[in-house]
Amino acid sequence: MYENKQSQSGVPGAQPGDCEACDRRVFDRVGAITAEEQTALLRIAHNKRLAAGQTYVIEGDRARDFASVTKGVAKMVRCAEDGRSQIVGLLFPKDFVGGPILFEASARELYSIEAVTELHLCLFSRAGFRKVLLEHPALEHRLLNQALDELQLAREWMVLLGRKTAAERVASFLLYVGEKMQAQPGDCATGFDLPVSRADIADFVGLTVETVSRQITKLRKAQIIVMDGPKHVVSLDMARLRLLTGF
Amino acid sequence: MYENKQSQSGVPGAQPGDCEACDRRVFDRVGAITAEEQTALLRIAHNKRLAAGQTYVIEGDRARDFASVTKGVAKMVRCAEDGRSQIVGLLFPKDFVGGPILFEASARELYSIEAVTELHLCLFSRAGFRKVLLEHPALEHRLLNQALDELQLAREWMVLLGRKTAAERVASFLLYVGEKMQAQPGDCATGFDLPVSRADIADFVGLTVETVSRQITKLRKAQIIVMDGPKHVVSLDMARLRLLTGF
DNA sequence: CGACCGATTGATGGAAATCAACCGCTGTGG
DNA sequence: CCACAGCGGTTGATTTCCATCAATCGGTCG
Repeated sequence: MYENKQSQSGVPGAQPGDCEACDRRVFDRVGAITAEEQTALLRIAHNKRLAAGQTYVIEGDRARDFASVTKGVAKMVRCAEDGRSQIVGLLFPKDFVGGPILFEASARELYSIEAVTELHLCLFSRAGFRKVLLEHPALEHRLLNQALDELQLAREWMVLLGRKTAAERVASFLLYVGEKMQAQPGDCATGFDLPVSRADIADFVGLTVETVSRQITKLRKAQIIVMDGPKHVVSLDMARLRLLTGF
Repeated sequence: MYENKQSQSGVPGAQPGDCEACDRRVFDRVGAITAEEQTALLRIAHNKRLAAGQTYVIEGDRARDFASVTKGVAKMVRCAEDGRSQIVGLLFPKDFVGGPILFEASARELYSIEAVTELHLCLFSRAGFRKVLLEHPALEHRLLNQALDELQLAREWMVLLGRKTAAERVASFLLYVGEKMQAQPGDCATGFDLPVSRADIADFVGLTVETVSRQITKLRKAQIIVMDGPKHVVSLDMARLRLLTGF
């Protein structure tokens, strides 16, 4: 559970073959980046792959590497002993992993991180990444911008979890994932696969599997979403969904 | 409601008399700062004061100055037309105001900000602050650290709002405020005043006034907190409260 | 084929919301 | 000076939305 030998291909040093596309993604997220900064980061990058369902870190563990998602989707979860659990964020390609503990010397992980689909990560040792940051202060500006984006999302989700009804929560979730999942944002989404299970949706929007299922059924019957199997969304009427998100 | 003439004393340029203590606070928050950075910031600082209950910005408005709280407590609120509202954060002295929109050109405020107690702010024009940031990149590092702290708090609150029971929410809130309100953190808090009303507590922890009131009564009867009037906490048994916070 | 897992649907229960009354305090004006 | 309106807080009665419990369905894999 803790460590996975199986599908891990992390080796010291960057692997140009693997990294060619990967790093470009990291840098996209970081922002337009100079060639100099790029090579500085490349020099300390490692790769890691996890199969769907595998755990990357467990809350309470000593903090691991700083990382960036290059492919797939991961979830950040806080679990209680009694079975309750809450997802505090989904991680998509280009997202950073481990931001909140980047600068703390002896930090512990605050949340478990699990691969939801097959997951590719680009790892940087925390010390190494901090060193590159010192030499390239412009990088920090881009980190700040991402942190501010995540803060904004977390606060929107506080509104959802604190005040929205079950119907509003599911509508909001579908809009959120719909926009993340498609290349070009349009008013009526093209088809896509839900990356997560009903249980994960429930843990993200603070409901139970059963209520999530019932709400999705309602949306299907109202023709606001069209689905082909429990995970594949054929189309999604964003305009009508937006009316249902509450506030 | 929108703009307040009354207790506002903002004038162009820094006011050394007023700022002496104020700026030190801002800089504490930002981190140990060089004399050079200090004067750079001082040069663009303004002051503003609001009485309890007054509104500083309204969600949807064109984004205002970047600011820092120097005295008092403010709340960030999202309101729905139907009366529902959710507080997404309390702002205490040394906290920054307007982080999420610092870098966006034509940004709109995402939340209303209202003074909960008498409130003193130290304002920086967004353009001016950005310019100082460019000249003093170390400042950005400190901004990043605060953003990461706020992100951590927001995610903890997602867990609270998504999964905790009413009792756990109120216990968590009291611990949070208790630690913010006292000078030196101890295991059994010294007395302090709750800065916010029951309605504000309810909007922060996603409950109603009535349930908040009932939970506080329960804690009083169990002797876990001792109160003298609805706002003044005489003592607060942090150890026992922590057992009630859930996770 | 049958076990298993995720998803759906139905029946029931419970925690918190809602509705309602009341208390104590403050400020105000007759 | 007191009456009373207004407001924040507390307490009680009732309702409701969602959780819980339970059964079934469909797909996948050994």
